[in-house]
Amino acid sequence: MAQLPTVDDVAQRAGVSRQTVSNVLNSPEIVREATRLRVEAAIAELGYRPHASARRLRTQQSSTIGVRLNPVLNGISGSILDLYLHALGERADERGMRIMLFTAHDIDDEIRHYQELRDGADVDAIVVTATFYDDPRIEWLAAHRMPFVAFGRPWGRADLDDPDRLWVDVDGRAGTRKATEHLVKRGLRRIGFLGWPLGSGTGDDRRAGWKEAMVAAFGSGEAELAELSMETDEGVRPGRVVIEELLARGDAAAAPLDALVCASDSLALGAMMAVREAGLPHFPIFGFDNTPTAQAVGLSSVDQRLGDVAAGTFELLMGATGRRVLPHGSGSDDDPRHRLITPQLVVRRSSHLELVEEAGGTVPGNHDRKETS
Amino acid sequence: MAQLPTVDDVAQRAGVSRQTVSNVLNSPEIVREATRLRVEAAIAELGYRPHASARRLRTQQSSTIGVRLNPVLNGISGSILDLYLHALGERADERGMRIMLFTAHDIDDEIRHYQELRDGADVDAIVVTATFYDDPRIEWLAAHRMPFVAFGRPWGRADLDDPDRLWVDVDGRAGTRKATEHLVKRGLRRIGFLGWPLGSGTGDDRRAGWKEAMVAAFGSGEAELAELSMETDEGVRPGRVVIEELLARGDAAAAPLDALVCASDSLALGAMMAVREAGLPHFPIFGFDNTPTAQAVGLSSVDQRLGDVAAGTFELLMGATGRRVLPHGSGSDDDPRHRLITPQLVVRRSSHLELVEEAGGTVPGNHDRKETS
DNA sequence: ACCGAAGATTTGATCGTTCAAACTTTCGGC
DNA sequence: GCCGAAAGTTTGAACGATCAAATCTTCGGT
Repeated sequence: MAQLPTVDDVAQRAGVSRQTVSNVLNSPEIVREATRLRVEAAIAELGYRPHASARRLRTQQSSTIGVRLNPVLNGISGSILDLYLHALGERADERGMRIMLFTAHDIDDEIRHYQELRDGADVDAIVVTATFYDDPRIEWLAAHRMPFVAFGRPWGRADLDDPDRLWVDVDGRAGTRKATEHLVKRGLRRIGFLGWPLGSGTGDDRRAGWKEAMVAAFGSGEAELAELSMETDEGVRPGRVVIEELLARGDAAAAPLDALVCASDSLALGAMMAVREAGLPHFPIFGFDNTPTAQAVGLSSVDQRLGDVAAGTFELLMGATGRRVLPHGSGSDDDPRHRLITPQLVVRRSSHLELVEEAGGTVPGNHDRKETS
Repeated sequence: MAQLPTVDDVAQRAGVSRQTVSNVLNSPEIVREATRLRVEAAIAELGYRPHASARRLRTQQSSTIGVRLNPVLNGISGSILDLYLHALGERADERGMRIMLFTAHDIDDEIRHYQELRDGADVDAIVVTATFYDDPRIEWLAAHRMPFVAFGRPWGRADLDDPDRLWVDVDGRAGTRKATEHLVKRGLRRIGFLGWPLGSGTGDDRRAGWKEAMVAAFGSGEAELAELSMETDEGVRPGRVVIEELLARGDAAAAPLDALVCASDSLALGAMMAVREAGLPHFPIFGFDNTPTAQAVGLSSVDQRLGDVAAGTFELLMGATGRRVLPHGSGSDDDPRHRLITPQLVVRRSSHLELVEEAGGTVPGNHDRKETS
């Protein structure tokens, strides 16, 4: 394999010194135009590219951020990390950053990796995903003054505004509210909510959005809300079971539902299977996350706008346009330490009554519609 | 942020020289035991870790492999890359390697990234996924003598054994054959196959497995096979449409099916939805890929054993136990340049007749069963 | 024509590690 | 107790880039 050219090769070719070549690359504005052009020509001719490791050694910056690839926990929603990662990759590219992936078996193992990546100067910052109540990872990163951004609010903590904890998150409440309002606008009245047991920040937040919309639209009281609200564990099967049982109870005690908003696509998919097998193919259902599966089966959902989340992640880490990671604990007061992204409805056949007729017929391509905020 | 300790710090602490510390790390067997223990103690006390970039600069090895994170193309099967990535991460960890992720908009963009990663000495090797007929990426990598492994055979080329093209793949034919045999053993006779249009290497391979099993079991002739074989594009919707139309034709021309083997979980999911809505909840169906979605909805499938695929990837790249990437075109003759992994059946409710009764009732947890090869 | 300041370019040192060669110690054999 | 080989350790150089300071140019003002 032919040796790769170095700054010295370029310098010799262009008849200048090492440093001038370096300047052309890093601060072209201080180099005289004529010289710059000559150097750029030499760079092009030789196909020169700076040696990443050499640069990192000298500048003490890896220009790399670390992200853990979580094992796919629940069947469907796992893939949102995928989409986020992809968006992160694109933003990283724009800023001359790279993404280093690692896997861990549990939280302690994840922290061990942080330590390794930090001590080896492998990464400049960490992106933490799937945060939870009193997350020890956040504590560790803050304690070790390692730059990081969390995807997910520090739920249950009063430190939402702690300047040392940067976070990006999706406004789940706004998402379920929008979904509910959409159904209200379609003339539906008894709109149920299928979510997770109380206590998860994200789950409670999503339930709150539905509640808000119901109160605003119909002035629903606690009793009615309780009747319309269901809880179960995450997953397709649990969602399906809940709805099957609901339908089995028939017209007895429970008043019938007109539509359903769910806390996840998994639950929604379960519900969808239940209502379809019960012979109600047009029952309107909203999922949450806009996973590939939702798209595949034509399930209306709430899109998290992961592109915006990724952009927010880099803004927090590197400033609006910066090319280097800001040190931990910096950041001016006028720049908030977090980003809350408003999600977007994606209306598909599962809730879009007019389109339902097409469902069984010919395939009209992808009829997804995005509602503008 | 306190300065990280360096070899010199450790050396001073242990009363030895730089190089001895380096030796303790890289070739401990040449260091006297007493010295080694002293140095190891110093390392532990200071919490020293070698600076990754410095090491990479000196050794001219990045100890990093690059993988493109493909945009999630089709709804469901996209997530197999996820599982593969995760498995790669674990194997990488064992070998002291890291994984660098990048995104690209198309094949040319992907090659541009290869070039960048190569010229910047960012990665030692590339893992290419989702290979296709006459893949230009493979050509580029081979031409530039860049070490790489492809996940996917070089379909349609006569160079399956070209020593310069390393590949790992899953024996799809064996997978569909197993699935078909499983159904045969259950006493089913008219087992259909739902796959993609002819011409895709992977798709043809999977169809061949089904065909083999049918011929072996029943001596099926071309006419019968043609009758039982269906083709459509990848996706949930196409799969569903095909089966809906089949069911709509009713008892007319087409003889009924007893069971179905599909080329992907997406197709299988579509088929599953169609038969269920047609009131045939117990119709046996096999998917392929064992995606999280299949698991979530209880669809029997063929597991690609991505852990083994990942292990094979590293074996080809670095040898059985090596800690560095082998140069392009090396590798002894007795070590084959590829790995063909035999997949594994995962039998779930969708094909497991005895369990079907449970389907509508209480939730018995995850009853997946792996068949031993 | 000279001076000083600003602009442009070059030189020497350095980041933290490992390689290669030089040097020192250990140890078996006579 | 001496010698030579083997084992163990140290020293100087290098990997390829950038930083900091030094040097050389340009140019306006008097």
